Amino acid sequence: MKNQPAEKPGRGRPASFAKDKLIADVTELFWRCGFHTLSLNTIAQKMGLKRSSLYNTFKTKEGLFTECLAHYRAHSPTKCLEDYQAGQKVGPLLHNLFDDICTLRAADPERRGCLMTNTLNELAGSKTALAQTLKQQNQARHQKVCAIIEAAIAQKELAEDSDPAILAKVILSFMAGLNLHAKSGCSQEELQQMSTLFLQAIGFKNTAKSAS
Amino acid sequence: MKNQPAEKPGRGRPASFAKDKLIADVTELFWRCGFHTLSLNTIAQKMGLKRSSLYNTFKTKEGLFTECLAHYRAHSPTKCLEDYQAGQKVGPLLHNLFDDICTLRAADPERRGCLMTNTLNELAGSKTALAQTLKQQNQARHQKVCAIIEAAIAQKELAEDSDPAILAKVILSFMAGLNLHAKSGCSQEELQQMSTLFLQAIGFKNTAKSAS
DNA sequence: CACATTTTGTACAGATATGTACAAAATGTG
DNA sequence: CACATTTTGTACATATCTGTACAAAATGTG
Repeated sequence: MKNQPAEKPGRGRPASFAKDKLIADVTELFWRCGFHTLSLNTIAQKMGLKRSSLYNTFKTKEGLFTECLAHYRAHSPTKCLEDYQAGQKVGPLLHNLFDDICTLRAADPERRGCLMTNTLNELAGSKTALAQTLKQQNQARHQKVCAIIEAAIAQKELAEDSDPAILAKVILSFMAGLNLHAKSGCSQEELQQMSTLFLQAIGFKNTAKSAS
Repeated sequence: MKNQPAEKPGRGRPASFAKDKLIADVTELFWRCGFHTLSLNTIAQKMGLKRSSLYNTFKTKEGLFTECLAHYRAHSPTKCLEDYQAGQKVGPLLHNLFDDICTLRAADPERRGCLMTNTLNELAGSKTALAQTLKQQNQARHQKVCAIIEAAIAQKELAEDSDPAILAKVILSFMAGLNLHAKSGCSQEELQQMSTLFLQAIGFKNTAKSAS
């Protein structure tokens, strides 16, 4: 009715929504309600359209959620892990990363935590394709953190006898727990004190913060 | 039909199940499937009885789950936190606790993680009475860990400038993440290496393990 | 304007959920 | 045995879910 599709003209009847904006909006809903709890009925209602439009565009509920998850990942604070470049200092990177997480999670008035962590927790026991995808993405992230820790060791930021694989898992474990605490209503100050204490404990001294 | 109620004779028709055993069995189901995913229909089927019996005994689904949660807590490895007594050494306590968690979680062939953490994650965004209860129990546990950390400081196991409240949250965060990692399929060895590394990092050296 | 194409709106199919109502069955008691 | 009491089994009410089928509406194109 009112949304501008903002896409190429196309041949048939134009869609009443812009796909990108729809995905962004639906991501917020999934983030708030979780995968199972949020129904396509509710989505269609809140977005002002019919279920058939969603099925027509995304085929299934998992299809829609998969696109939302991709959108979330592209805007997640942990994107800096994927963008890591050789030679970059790891300590400041992690301090900035956790700083961002704390700020974002506390700034969310609904305290939704992290969508990926939430969904992984919700679907870890399931054997659906979506659950498989999530586990793979999580494992890929562990690989990335692992490589970053190895770089930190090579750059003498960490002791040589550190175990990169285990330390990476410890970091991701704490990160998951931090997100859960954010859901439970911790203040930003508490979250940041937790992060600082943790990073110092595992050997990353609190260096001067550099913007971004 | 075949179950022995094992309760006092009572006046009317005897129940076909023993309530305690039923709760223990249903706890396993909730643990496997989660609160929302597991329906009373499925429960009744797998337990070999009718839904009406469950409603008659527990009033609502939340009522049944609440009793299951109490049963779970009473048998959780974190019960040692509630049983803490003044003077007890905190380092060995935590090392044993995390040891137990790793052993239990890895021994579970279904990798269900921790029922409390799972459910807290599932219901944190909800405003139901059950969600409230869970948050309160979680906060109570934080208070308990906080007191234990204070004891550790008083006993010189930790430095005097440690912040008990924050350190307690860091420990519980890592613990939550550890349980999530157990769900994702970490081996027992990895889980234990993670725990050892974490506890040493926050200042609890690996002392000789004492049974229980 | 006629036509192909795409989205939309509506209806239906098939399953499932929680909760309630009530007769039938199974016990202890007087 | 008659009765109160409790559980059980069945049926019902109400609501929800995902997914599909298909006509009606809205566009670009020849």
